[in-house]
Amino acid sequence: MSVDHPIVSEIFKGITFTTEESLFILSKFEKIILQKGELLLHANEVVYYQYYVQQGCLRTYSMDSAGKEHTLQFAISDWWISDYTAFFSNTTAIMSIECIQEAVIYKISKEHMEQLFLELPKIETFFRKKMEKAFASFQKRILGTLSMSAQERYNDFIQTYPNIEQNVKNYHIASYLGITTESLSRIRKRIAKT
Amino acid sequence: MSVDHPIVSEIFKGITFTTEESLFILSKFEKIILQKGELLLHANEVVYYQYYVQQGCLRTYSMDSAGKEHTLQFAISDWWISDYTAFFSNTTAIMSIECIQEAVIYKISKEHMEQLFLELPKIETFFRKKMEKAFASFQKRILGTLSMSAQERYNDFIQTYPNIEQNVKNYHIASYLGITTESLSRIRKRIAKT
DNA sequence: TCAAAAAATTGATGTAGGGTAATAAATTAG
DNA sequence: CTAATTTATTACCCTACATCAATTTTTTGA
Repeated sequence: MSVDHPIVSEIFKGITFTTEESLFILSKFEKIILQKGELLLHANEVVYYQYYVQQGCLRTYSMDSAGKEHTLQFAISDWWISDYTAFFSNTTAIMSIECIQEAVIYKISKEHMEQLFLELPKIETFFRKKMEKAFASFQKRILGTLSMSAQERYNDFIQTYPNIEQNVKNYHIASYLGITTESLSRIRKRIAKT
Repeated sequence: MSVDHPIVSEIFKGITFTTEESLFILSKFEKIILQKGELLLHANEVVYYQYYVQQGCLRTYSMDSAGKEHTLQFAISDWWISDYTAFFSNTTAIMSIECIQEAVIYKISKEHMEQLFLELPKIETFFRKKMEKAFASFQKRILGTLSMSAQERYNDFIQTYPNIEQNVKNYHIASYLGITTESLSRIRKRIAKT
């Protein structure tokens, strides 16, 4: 038990570490406080870190050639966030990460992750399982965009992520759903009438 | 070197195994031959396996409430395929997998995978990296549906997957892009004029 | 607490892609 | 090699969502 470092057992909930292991893990992370509006990651920069969100709310978005923003993902308490495409392949980010609500973040570099994987295979297993879940939810999202109308996707979103809905602006939700704010507004009106 | 079991080094390209390891791995897989039109996996069944495609072409699709099919993914030589949401979480499939071109498949169960992971950590690493790539490509696809028109997505598809395009019908591509065959036909006509 | 800025709504109109149906082209099977 | 079937194309009209342009509502900060 490592009562000493509650953040480690918070991040890796479900895994038990010795005090030494816990200290070792802790040494690989760095804490960051972000204010609303600040960017955690800028498009076109090389991505060295992935980020554990302890508190607050962030979003990953990219800008298309027409200058329009598209929200790929939100992250609230206990979620991980990064530009994973860039992080995994050591390339530059195509996305930026913006803080939407004041946040407490723990970042870890790819090198430190690899060290953890080597020393503590259970951490690699932990991340593999995280990946599996994230993969499944992306798959669900793709199927959603293929088969559902904007209104259905909106309903699905607020049911699936009630905690996120409270934290974000409607125009963020619209850019996540792939519609305009105006369309979302009309959808909300239609739903309210029912 | 395990010249004895070329399929093992084909599946796990880049990893070196002893002959014992190679035999051990081989024992976990089972070969399947599929004819065009056959289903490898049926919606509503529990998913015990994931499948390595040595040859041929398959697609994962789901049926929406209106009875329309949506293609989530294609798989050709050297790709893995399954209903991963169901496979990872031990639930029933929402998707089916159909053979599009006569295929040679090697299947492995989740239990066997876990055994491999325990015995050979490098296999777990291999799959973690596969997941990372798949994750990144799904992310790219979501961004694509958010930011590109059907025509742009079609162009992107044929450029990114020229080997797949040759194997599949246009209506499969349409259901992958989230449009009707009629719309795809119009898009192709427009492109041909240029 | 109130002005300024940000966010959301509404209306009018435009457009990409959908639905239906008929036809043409390509593939398959006998 | 031809008939049957599957796949792709085209034409016509329709709908979901976009775009543009005002407002209105909510939030923010001095």
